[in-house]
Amino acid sequence: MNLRERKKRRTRDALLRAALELFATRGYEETTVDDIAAAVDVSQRTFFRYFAGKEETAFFVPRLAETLVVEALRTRPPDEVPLEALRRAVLESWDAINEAVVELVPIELHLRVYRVIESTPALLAAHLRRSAELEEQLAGIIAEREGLDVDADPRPRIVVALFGGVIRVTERLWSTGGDLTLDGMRELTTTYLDQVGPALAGNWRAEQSP
Amino acid sequence: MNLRERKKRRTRDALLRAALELFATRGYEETTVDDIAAAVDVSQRTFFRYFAGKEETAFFVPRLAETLVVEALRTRPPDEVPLEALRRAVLESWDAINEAVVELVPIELHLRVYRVIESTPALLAAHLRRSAELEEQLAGIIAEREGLDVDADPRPRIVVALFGGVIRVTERLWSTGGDLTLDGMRELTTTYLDQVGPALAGNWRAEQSP
DNA sequence: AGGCTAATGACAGCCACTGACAATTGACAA
DNA sequence: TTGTCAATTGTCAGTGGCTGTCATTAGCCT
Repeated sequence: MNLRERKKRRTRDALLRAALELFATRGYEETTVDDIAAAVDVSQRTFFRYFAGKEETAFFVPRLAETLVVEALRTRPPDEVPLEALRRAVLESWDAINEAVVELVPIELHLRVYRVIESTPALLAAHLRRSAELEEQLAGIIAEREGLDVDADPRPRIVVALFGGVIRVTERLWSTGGDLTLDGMRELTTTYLDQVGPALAGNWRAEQSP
Repeated sequence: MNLRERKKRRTRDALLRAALELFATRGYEETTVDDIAAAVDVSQRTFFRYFAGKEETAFFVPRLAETLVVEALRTRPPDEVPLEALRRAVLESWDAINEAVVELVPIELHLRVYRVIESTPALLAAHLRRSAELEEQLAGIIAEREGLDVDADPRPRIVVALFGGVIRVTERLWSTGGDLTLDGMRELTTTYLDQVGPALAGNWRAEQSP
Protein backbone atom coordinates (compact mmCIF):
# COMPACT_ATOMS: atom_id res chain seq x y z
CA MET A 1 0.00 0.00 0.00
CA ASN A 2 1.63 3.21 -1.16
CA LEU A 3 1.66 6.58 0.50
CA ARG A 4 -1.42 7.78 -1.33
CA GLU A 5 -3.52 4.88 -0.10
CA ARG A 6 -2.16 5.05 3.41
CA LYS A 7 -3.01 8.71 3.56
CA LYS A 8 -6.52 8.02 2.35
CA ARG A 9 -7.13 5.35 4.94
CA ARG A 10 -5.79 7.61 7.64
CA THR A 11 -8.12 10.42 6.61
CA ARG A 12 -11.10 8.09 6.46
CA ASP A 13 -10.36 6.56 9.86
CA ALA A 14 -9.82 9.99 11.35
CA LEU A 15 -13.13 11.21 9.97
CA LEU A 16 -14.86 8.09 11.24
CA ARG A 17 -13.47 8.37 14.74
CA ALA A 18 -14.06 12.11 14.91
CA ALA A 19 -17.65 11.62 13.82
CA LEU A 20 -18.37 8.83 16.30
CA GLU A 21 -16.68 10.71 19.09
CA LEU A 22 -18.79 13.77 18.39
CA PHE A 23 -21.99 11.72 18.10
CA ALA A 24 -21.30 10.01 21.40
CA THR A 25 -20.56 13.18 23.32
CA ARG A 26 -22.62 15.91 21.68
CA GLY A 27 -25.33 13.83 20.00
CA TYR A 28 -26.05 13.06 16.36
CA GLU A 29 -28.32 15.94 15.41
CA GLU A 30 -26.12 18.36 17.29
CA THR A 31 -23.09 17.43 15.23
CA THR A 32 -22.76 19.05 11.81
CA VAL A 33 -20.71 17.63 8.98
CA ASP A 34 -18.69 20.82 9.16
CA ASP A 35 -17.84 19.99 12.76
CA ILE A 36 -16.56 16.58 11.73
CA ALA A 37 -14.55 17.92 8.82
CA ALA A 38 -13.14 20.68 10.97
CA ALA A 39 -12.07 18.17 13.63
CA VAL A 40 -9.91 16.43 11.02
CA ASP A 41 -9.04 19.66 9.26
CA VAL A 42 -10.34 18.81 5.83
CA SER A 43 -13.01 20.51 3.81
CA GLN A 44 -16.64 19.48 4.10
CA ARG A 45 -16.48 18.37 0.47
CA THR A 46 -13.78 15.87 1.36
CA PHE A 47 -15.97 14.33 4.04
CA PHE A 48 -18.57 13.58 1.41
CA ARG A 49 -15.96 11.97 -0.77
CA TYR A 50 -15.34 9.37 1.94
CA PHE A 51 -18.87 8.90 3.21
CA ALA A 52 -22.11 9.09 1.28
CA GLY A 53 -23.68 10.97 4.16
CA LYS A 54 -23.49 11.76 7.84
CA GLU A 55 -25.51 8.64 8.53
CA GLU A 56 -22.98 6.35 6.92
CA THR A 57 -20.38 7.08 9.57
CA ALA A 58 -22.76 5.98 12.30
CA PHE A 59 -23.37 2.66 10.58
CA PHE A 60 -19.84 1.89 9.56
CA VAL A 61 -19.27 -0.54 12.41
CA PRO A 62 -22.73 -2.15 12.28
CA ARG A 63 -22.17 -2.77 8.58
CA LEU A 64 -19.05 -4.70 9.40
CA ALA A 65 -20.94 -6.75 11.96
CA GLU A 66 -23.66 -7.63 9.48
CA THR A 67 -21.16 -8.92 6.99
CA LEU A 68 -19.74 -11.24 9.60
CA VAL A 69 -23.13 -12.55 10.67
CA VAL A 70 -24.02 -13.39 7.09
CA GLU A 71 -20.72 -15.14 6.71
CA ALA A 72 -21.26 -17.07 9.93
CA LEU A 73 -24.67 -18.28 8.80
CA ARG A 74 -23.24 -19.38 5.47
CA THR A 75 -20.73 -21.64 7.18
CA ARG A 76 -23.11 -23.28 9.63
CA PRO A 77 -23.36 -27.07 9.33
CA PRO A 78 -26.24 -27.84 6.99
CA ASP A 79 -27.86 -30.34 9.32
CA GLU A 80 -28.82 -27.64 11.81
CA VAL A 81 -32.45 -26.65 11.89
CA PRO A 82 -33.05 -23.07 10.62
CA LEU A 83 -33.72 -21.38 13.94
CA GLU A 84 -30.78 -23.15 15.48
CA ALA A 85 -28.46 -22.10 12.66
CA LEU A 86 -29.53 -18.48 13.02
CA ARG A 87 -29.08 -18.52 16.76
CA ARG A 88 -25.62 -20.00 16.61
CA ALA A 89 -24.53 -17.80 13.72
CA VAL A 90 -25.37 -14.68 15.70
CA LEU A 91 -24.03 -15.85 19.02
CA GLU A 92 -20.77 -17.07 17.59
CA SER A 93 -20.05 -14.16 15.30
CA TRP A 94 -19.82 -11.69 18.15
CA ASP A 95 -16.26 -12.62 18.93
CA ALA A 96 -15.26 -12.06 15.33
CA ILE A 97 -17.17 -8.81 15.32
CA ASN A 98 -15.45 -7.68 18.45
CA GLU A 99 -12.09 -8.43 16.93
CA ALA A 100 -12.77 -6.64 13.66
CA VAL A 101 -14.22 -3.59 15.36
CA VAL A 102 -11.32 -2.97 17.68
CA GLU A 103 -9.09 -2.53 14.64
CA LEU A 104 -11.12 0.46 13.67
CA VAL A 105 -12.65 2.07 16.69
CA PRO A 106 -12.34 1.65 20.46
CA ILE A 107 -15.05 -0.81 21.41
CA GLU A 108 -16.25 1.42 24.19
CA LEU A 109 -16.84 4.24 21.72
CA HIS A 110 -18.84 1.93 19.52
CA LEU A 111 -21.07 1.01 22.43
CA ARG A 112 -21.77 4.64 23.19
CA VAL A 113 -22.60 5.27 19.55
CA TYR A 114 -24.89 2.27 19.59
CA ARG A 115 -26.96 3.91 22.29
CA VAL A 116 -27.09 7.08 20.27
CA ILE A 117 -28.42 5.09 17.32
CA GLU A 118 -31.16 3.56 19.42
CA SER A 119 -32.17 6.89 20.88
CA THR A 120 -32.02 9.08 17.79
CA PRO A 121 -35.19 8.71 15.72
CA ALA A 122 -33.51 9.28 12.36
CA LEU A 123 -30.79 6.74 13.15
CA LEU A 124 -33.18 4.23 14.64
CA ALA A 125 -35.21 4.36 11.45
CA ALA A 126 -32.13 3.78 9.33
CA HIS A 127 -31.09 0.97 11.64
CA LEU A 128 -34.40 -0.79 11.24
CA ARG A 129 -34.27 -0.48 7.49
CA ARG A 130 -30.80 -1.95 7.42
CA SER A 131 -32.02 -4.78 9.63
CA ALA A 132 -34.82 -5.46 7.19
CA GLU A 133 -32.29 -5.75 4.38
CA LEU A 134 -30.14 -8.08 6.46
CA GLU A 135 -33.18 -10.24 7.16
CA GLU A 136 -33.85 -10.50 3.46
CA GLN A 137 -30.32 -11.80 2.95
CA LEU A 138 -30.60 -14.25 5.81
CA ALA A 139 -33.91 -15.55 4.51
CA GLY A 140 -32.22 -16.21 1.19
CA ILE A 141 -29.47 -18.21 2.84
CA ILE A 142 -31.91 -20.21 4.92
CA ALA A 143 -33.96 -21.00 1.86
CA GLU A 144 -30.86 -22.16 0.06
CA ARG A 145 -29.85 -24.39 2.98
CA GLU A 146 -33.25 -26.00 2.95
CA GLY A 147 -33.46 -26.20 -0.80
CA LEU A 148 -36.48 -23.91 -1.00
CA ASP A 149 -37.61 -21.01 -3.14
CA VAL A 150 -37.91 -17.90 -0.96
CA ASP A 151 -40.79 -16.58 -2.99
CA ALA A 152 -42.68 -19.81 -3.10
CA ASP A 153 -42.33 -20.94 0.52
CA PRO A 154 -43.06 -18.34 3.21
CA ARG A 155 -41.24 -20.16 5.99
CA PRO A 156 -37.72 -18.81 5.43
CA ARG A 157 -38.87 -15.20 5.64
CA ILE A 158 -41.11 -16.00 8.57
CA VAL A 159 -38.44 -17.61 10.76
CA VAL A 160 -36.05 -14.83 9.98
CA ALA A 161 -38.68 -12.23 10.77
CA LEU A 162 -39.39 -13.94 14.07
CA PHE A 163 -35.73 -14.25 14.84
CA GLY A 164 -35.04 -10.65 13.87
CA GLY A 165 -37.88 -9.47 16.06
CA VAL A 166 -36.43 -11.20 19.08
CA ILE A 167 -32.97 -9.84 18.33
CA ARG A 168 -34.28 -6.30 18.10
CA VAL A 169 -36.19 -6.55 21.36
CA THR A 170 -33.01 -7.87 22.92
CA GLU A 171 -30.82 -5.16 21.45
CA ARG A 172 -33.02 -2.44 22.79
CA LEU A 173 -33.15 -3.92 26.23
CA TRP A 174 -29.42 -4.43 26.26
CA SER A 175 -28.59 -0.97 25.03
CA THR A 176 -30.77 0.70 27.64
CA GLY A 177 -29.79 -1.66 30.45
CA GLY A 178 -26.81 -1.58 32.68
CA ASP A 179 -24.82 -4.60 31.56
CA LEU A 180 -23.02 -3.53 28.39
CA THR A 181 -20.72 -6.52 28.12
CA LEU A 182 -20.58 -9.06 25.33
CA ASP A 183 -21.55 -11.86 27.66
CA GLY A 184 -24.49 -9.84 28.90
CA MET A 185 -25.73 -9.57 25.35
CA ARG A 186 -25.19 -13.25 24.70
CA GLU A 187 -27.08 -14.23 27.80
CA LEU A 188 -29.98 -11.91 27.08
CA THR A 189 -30.25 -13.24 23.56
CA THR A 190 -30.39 -16.89 24.55
CA THR A 191 -32.92 -16.16 27.29
CA TYR A 192 -35.15 -14.29 24.90
CA LEU A 193 -34.88 -16.84 22.14
CA ASP A 194 -35.95 -19.46 24.64
CA GLN A 195 -39.07 -17.41 25.25
CA VAL A 196 -40.31 -17.75 21.68
CA GLY A 197 -41.98 -21.06 22.33
CA PRO A 198 -43.67 -20.02 25.56
CA ALA A 199 -44.72 -16.69 24.08
CA LEU A 200 -46.51 -18.40 21.22
CA ALA A 201 -48.05 -21.03 23.46
CA GLY A 202 -51.73 -20.52 23.94
CA ASN A 203 -52.75 -19.40 27.37
CA TRP A 204 -50.16 -17.64 29.50
CA ARG A 205 -52.44 -17.27 32.45
CA ALA A 206 -53.26 -20.96 32.61
CA GLU A 207 -49.57 -21.73 32.84
CA GLN A 208 -49.10 -19.33 35.69
CA SER A 209 -51.67 -20.85 38.04
CA PRO A 210 -50.64 -24.24 39.47
CA MET B 1 -67.07 24.62 12.89
CA ASN B 2 -66.71 28.20 11.76
CA LEU B 3 -65.37 29.56 8.51
CA ARG B 4 -61.83 29.80 9.78
CA GLU B 5 -61.69 26.16 10.81
CA ARG B 6 -63.37 25.00 7.63
CA LYS B 7 -60.85 26.90 5.58
CA LYS B 8 -58.02 25.36 7.52
CA ARG B 9 -59.27 21.84 7.04
CA ARG B 10 -59.76 22.49 3.36
CA THR B 11 -56.19 23.73 3.00
CA ARG B 12 -54.80 20.78 4.94
CA ASP B 13 -56.78 18.26 2.94
CA ALA B 14 -55.78 19.93 -0.31
CA LEU B 15 -52.10 19.85 0.70
CA LEU B 16 -52.41 16.22 1.73
CA ARG B 17 -54.06 15.13 -1.47
CA ALA B 18 -51.72 17.17 -3.64
CA ALA B 19 -48.72 15.66 -1.86
CA LEU B 20 -49.94 12.08 -2.17
CA GLU B 21 -50.91 12.59 -5.77
CA LEU B 22 -47.46 13.92 -6.57
CA PHE B 23 -45.71 11.15 -4.62
CA ALA B 24 -47.73 8.51 -6.44
CA THR B 25 -47.09 9.87 -9.89
CA ARG B 26 -43.72 11.53 -9.79
CA GLY B 27 -42.16 9.76 -6.79
CA TYR B 28 -41.34 10.97 -3.28
CA GLU B 29 -37.81 12.24 -3.76
CA GLU B 30 -38.76 13.85 -7.03
CA THR B 31 -41.41 16.09 -5.51
CA THR B 32 -40.32 19.11 -3.55
CA VAL B 33 -42.28 20.81 -0.83
CA ASP B 34 -42.44 23.79 -3.13
CA ASP B 35 -44.20 21.63 -5.70
CA ILE B 36 -46.81 20.62 -3.16
CA ALA B 37 -47.33 24.15 -1.92
CA ALA B 38 -47.53 25.46 -5.47
CA ALA B 39 -50.15 22.85 -6.38
CA VAL B 40 -52.40 24.26 -3.66
CA ASP B 41 -51.23 27.81 -4.23
CA VAL B 42 -49.96 28.53 -0.76
CA SER B 43 -46.49 29.46 0.40
CA GLN B 44 -43.97 26.81 1.34
CA ARG B 45 -44.04 28.20 4.87
CA THR B 46 -47.73 27.43 5.11
CA PHE B 47 -47.13 23.81 4.20
CA PHE B 48 -44.83 23.51 7.19
CA ARG B 49 -47.48 25.01 9.41
CA TYR B 50 -49.77 22.08 8.59
CA PHE B 51 -47.23 19.28 8.45
CA ALA B 52 -44.06 18.85 10.45
CA GLY B 53 -42.27 17.70 7.32
CA LYS B 54 -42.70 16.21 3.88
CA GLU B 55 -42.66 12.76 5.41
CA GLU B 56 -45.68 13.44 7.58
CA THR B 57 -47.98 13.73 4.60
CA ALA B 58 -46.97 10.28 3.41
CA PHE B 59 -47.83 8.76 6.78
CA PHE B 60 -51.03 10.61 7.45
CA VAL B 61 -53.21 7.70 6.41
CA PRO B 62 -51.09 4.97 8.02
CA ARG B 63 -51.23 6.94 11.25
CA LEU B 64 -54.99 6.79 11.14
CA ALA B 65 -54.85 3.05 10.56
CA GLU B 66 -52.56 2.50 13.50
CA THR B 67 -54.91 4.32 15.82
CA LEU B 68 -57.74 2.04 14.78
CA VAL B 69 -55.71 -1.13 15.26
CA VAL B 70 -54.76 -0.10 18.76
CA GLU B 71 -58.37 0.63 19.49
CA ALA B 72 -59.43 -2.73 18.08
CA LEU B 73 -56.95 -4.59 20.27
CA ARG B 74 -58.15 -2.69 23.33
CA THR B 75 -61.72 -3.87 22.80
CA ARG B 76 -60.90 -7.52 22.17
CA PRO B 77 -62.56 -9.96 24.60
CA PRO B 78 -60.11 -10.58 27.43
CA ASP B 79 -60.40 -14.34 27.25
CA GLU B 80 -58.66 -14.48 23.87
CA VAL B 81 -55.11 -15.71 23.87
CA PRO B 82 -52.58 -12.95 22.94
CA LEU B 83 -51.73 -14.07 19.43
CA GLU B 84 -55.38 -14.61 18.71
CA ALA B 85 -56.32 -11.17 19.96
CA LEU B 86 -53.66 -9.55 17.79
CA ARG B 87 -54.72 -11.47 14.73
CA ARG B 88 -58.37 -10.61 15.10
CA ALA B 89 -57.68 -7.00 15.98
CA VAL B 90 -55.73 -6.50 12.78
CA LEU B 91 -58.05 -8.47 10.52
CA GLU B 92 -61.16 -6.82 11.82
CA SER B 93 -59.92 -3.25 11.89
CA TRP B 94 -59.34 -3.14 8.15
CA ASP B 95 -62.97 -2.38 7.44
CA ALA B 96 -62.92 0.52 9.86
CA ILE B 97 -59.65 1.69 8.36
CA ASN B 98 -61.07 1.53 4.89
CA GLU B 99 -64.06 3.59 5.97
CA ALA B 100 -62.01 6.25 7.71
CA VAL B 101 -59.52 6.58 4.88
CA VAL B 102 -62.09 7.13 2.15
CA GLU B 103 -63.22 10.26 3.98
CA LEU B 104 -59.82 11.76 3.43
CA VAL B 105 -58.24 10.32 0.34
CA PRO B 106 -59.38 8.07 -2.51
CA ILE B 107 -58.47 4.56 -1.44
CA GLU B 108 -56.81 3.87 -4.77
CA LEU B 109 -54.47 6.80 -4.23
CA HIS B 110 -53.56 5.50 -0.80
CA LEU B 111 -52.62 2.14 -2.26
CA ARG B 112 -50.34 3.74 -4.79
CA VAL B 113 -48.70 5.79 -2.07
CA TYR B 114 -48.26 2.66 -0.01
CA ARG B 115 -46.16 1.16 -2.75
CA VAL B 116 -44.11 4.32 -2.90
CA ILE B 117 -43.47 4.01 0.83
CA GLU B 118 -42.26 0.45 0.48
CA SER B 119 -39.98 1.31 -2.42
CA THR B 120 -38.48 4.57 -1.18
CA PRO B 121 -35.62 3.91 1.26
CA ALA B 122 -36.20 7.02 3.36
CA LEU B 123 -39.90 6.27 3.67
CA LEU B 124 -39.39 2.59 4.29
CA ALA B 125 -37.07 3.46 7.16
CA ALA B 126 -39.61 5.81 8.65
CA HIS B 127 -42.30 3.20 8.19
CA LEU B 128 -40.31 0.59 10.08
CA ARG B 129 -39.63 2.98 12.90
CA ARG B 130 -43.30 3.81 13.19
CA SER B 131 -44.06 0.10 13.22
CA ALA B 132 -41.63 -0.39 16.07
CA GLU B 133 -43.44 2.28 18.05
CA LEU B 134 -46.77 0.66 17.30
CA GLU B 135 -45.42 -2.67 18.51
CA GLU B 136 -44.35 -1.10 21.75
CA GLN B 137 -47.90 0.12 22.29
CA LEU B 138 -49.39 -3.24 21.41
CA ALA B 139 -47.02 -5.01 23.78
CA GLY B 140 -48.21 -2.71 26.53
CA ILE B 141 -51.83 -3.57 25.85
CA ILE B 142 -51.12 -7.29 25.73
CA ALA B 143 -49.26 -7.10 29.01
CA GLU B 144 -52.17 -5.28 30.57
CA ARG B 145 -54.65 -7.87 29.31
CA GLU B 146 -52.56 -10.61 30.84
CA GLY B 147 -51.86 -8.73 34.03
CA LEU B 148 -48.11 -8.64 33.43
CA ASP B 149 -45.33 -6.10 33.67
CA VAL B 150 -43.88 -5.46 30.20
CA ASP B 151 -40.44 -4.88 31.60
CA ALA B 152 -40.43 -7.92 33.86
CA ASP B 153 -41.91 -10.50 31.49
CA PRO B 154 -40.44 -10.70 27.98
CA ARG B 155 -43.36 -12.54 26.45
CA PRO B 156 -45.57 -9.58 25.52
CA ARG B 157 -42.82 -7.91 23.51
CA ILE B 158 -41.82 -11.22 21.98
CA VAL B 159 -45.26 -12.16 20.65
CA VAL B 160 -45.78 -8.69 19.31
CA ALA B 161 -42.38 -8.78 17.66
CA LEU B 162 -43.19 -12.13 16.08
CA PHE B 163 -46.58 -10.92 15.02
CA GLY B 164 -45.19 -7.68 13.65
CA GLY B 165 -42.58 -9.56 11.69
CA VAL B 166 -45.18 -11.66 9.98
CA ILE B 167 -47.32 -8.63 9.23
CA ARG B 168 -44.39 -6.85 7.64
CA VAL B 169 -43.45 -9.79 5.48
CA THR B 170 -47.07 -9.95 4.42
CA GLU B 171 -47.31 -6.25 3.68
CA ARG B 172 -44.32 -6.32 1.45
CA LEU B 173 -45.55 -9.30 -0.46
CA TRP B 174 -48.98 -7.78 -0.84
CA SER B 175 -47.73 -4.40 -1.95
CA THR B 176 -45.51 -5.88 -4.63
CA GLY B 177 -47.97 -8.51 -5.72
CA GLY B 178 -50.88 -8.21 -8.08
CA ASP B 179 -53.89 -8.56 -5.82
CA LEU B 180 -54.31 -5.17 -4.15
CA THR B 181 -57.73 -5.83 -2.64
CA LEU B 182 -58.65 -5.85 1.02
CA ASP B 183 -59.63 -9.49 0.90
CA GLY B 184 -56.34 -10.36 -0.73
CA MET B 185 -54.53 -8.78 2.16
CA ARG B 186 -56.74 -10.54 4.69
CA GLU B 187 -56.17 -13.88 3.10
CA LEU B 188 -52.40 -13.43 2.84
CA THR B 189 -52.23 -12.44 6.49
CA THR B 190 -54.11 -15.46 7.78
CA THR B 191 -52.07 -17.78 5.57
CA TYR B 192 -48.83 -16.35 6.82
CA LEU B 193 -49.85 -16.31 10.44
CA ASP B 194 -50.70 -19.98 10.10
CA GLN B 195 -47.12 -20.54 9.00
CA VAL B 196 -45.63 -19.36 12.27
CA GLY B 197 -46.01 -22.74 13.92
CA PRO B 198 -44.57 -24.73 11.01
CA ALA B 199 -41.75 -22.26 10.49
CA LEU B 200 -40.62 -22.65 14.07
CA ALA B 201 -41.00 -26.41 14.03
CA GLY B 202 -37.74 -28.21 13.97
CA ASN B 203 -36.94 -29.94 10.74
CA TRP B 204 -38.63 -28.64 7.60
CA ARG B 205 -37.02 -31.23 5.41
CA ALA B 206 -38.27 -34.13 7.51
CA GLU B 207 -41.81 -32.82 7.14
CA GLN B 208 -41.51 -32.66 3.41
CA SER B 209 -40.62 -36.27 2.85
CA PRO B 210 -43.48 -38.72 3.42
C1' DA C 1 12.86 16.23 -13.56
C1' DG C 2 8.50 16.40 -15.59
C1' DG C 3 4.19 14.85 -17.21
C1' DC C 4 0.03 12.28 -15.61
C1' DT C 5 -3.59 11.31 -12.52
C1' DA C 6 -5.87 11.18 -8.23
C1' DA C 7 -7.17 13.88 -4.14
C1' DT C 8 -8.48 18.17 -2.32
C1' DG C 9 -10.42 22.84 -1.70
C1' DA C 10 -13.27 26.64 -3.01
C1' DC C 11 -17.49 28.05 -4.74
C1' DA C 12 -22.12 27.99 -6.23
C1' DG C 13 -26.48 25.97 -5.86
C1' DC C 14 -30.63 22.75 -4.50
C1' DC C 15 -33.74 21.21 -1.01
C1' DA C 16 -35.77 20.51 3.70
C1' DC C 17 -36.73 23.12 7.42
C1' DT C 18 -36.99 27.22 10.99
C1' DG C 19 -37.33 31.89 13.12
C1' DA C 20 -38.96 36.57 12.80
C1' DC C 21 -41.83 40.10 11.34
C1' DA C 22 -45.26 42.31 8.68
C1' DA C 23 -49.65 41.98 6.14
C1' DT C 24 -54.06 39.97 5.83
C1' DT C 25 -58.36 38.01 7.22
C1' DG C 26 -61.90 36.02 10.09
C1' DA C 27 -64.14 36.46 14.96
C1' DC C 28 -66.60 38.93 18.15
C1' DA C 29 -68.19 42.70 21.06
C1' DA C 30 -69.87 47.26 21.28
C1' DT D 1 -71.83 47.70 11.19
C1' DT D 2 -67.68 48.73 12.57
C1' DG D 3 -63.55 48.56 15.03
C1' DT D 4 -60.47 45.81 17.63
C1' DC D 5 -58.16 41.58 18.61
C1' DA D 6 -56.25 37.22 17.37
C1' DA D 7 -55.25 33.76 14.12
C1' DT D 8 -53.44 32.76 9.40
C1' DT D 9 -50.48 33.63 5.94
C1' DG D 10 -46.56 35.39 3.10
C1' DT D 11 -41.91 37.13 2.77
C1' DC D 12 -37.29 37.05 3.87
C1' DA D 13 -33.23 35.47 5.75
C1' DG D 14 -30.59 31.77 7.42
C1' DT D 15 -28.90 26.80 8.69
C1' DG D 16 -27.59 22.18 7.52
C1' DG D 17 -27.16 18.18 4.36
C1' DC D 18 -25.61 17.21 0.02
C1' DT D 19 -23.95 17.67 -5.15
C1' DG D 20 -21.64 19.46 -9.41
C1' DT D 21 -17.86 21.99 -11.25
C1' DC D 22 -13.40 23.58 -11.78
C1' DA D 23 -8.94 25.00 -10.48
C1' DT D 24 -5.08 23.57 -7.48
C1' DT D 25 -2.23 20.44 -5.15
C1' DA D 26 0.25 16.28 -4.26
C1' DG D 27 1.73 11.62 -4.98
C1' DC D 28 3.11 8.34 -8.90
C1' DC D 29 5.79 6.65 -12.61
C1' DT D 30 9.07 6.86 -16.44
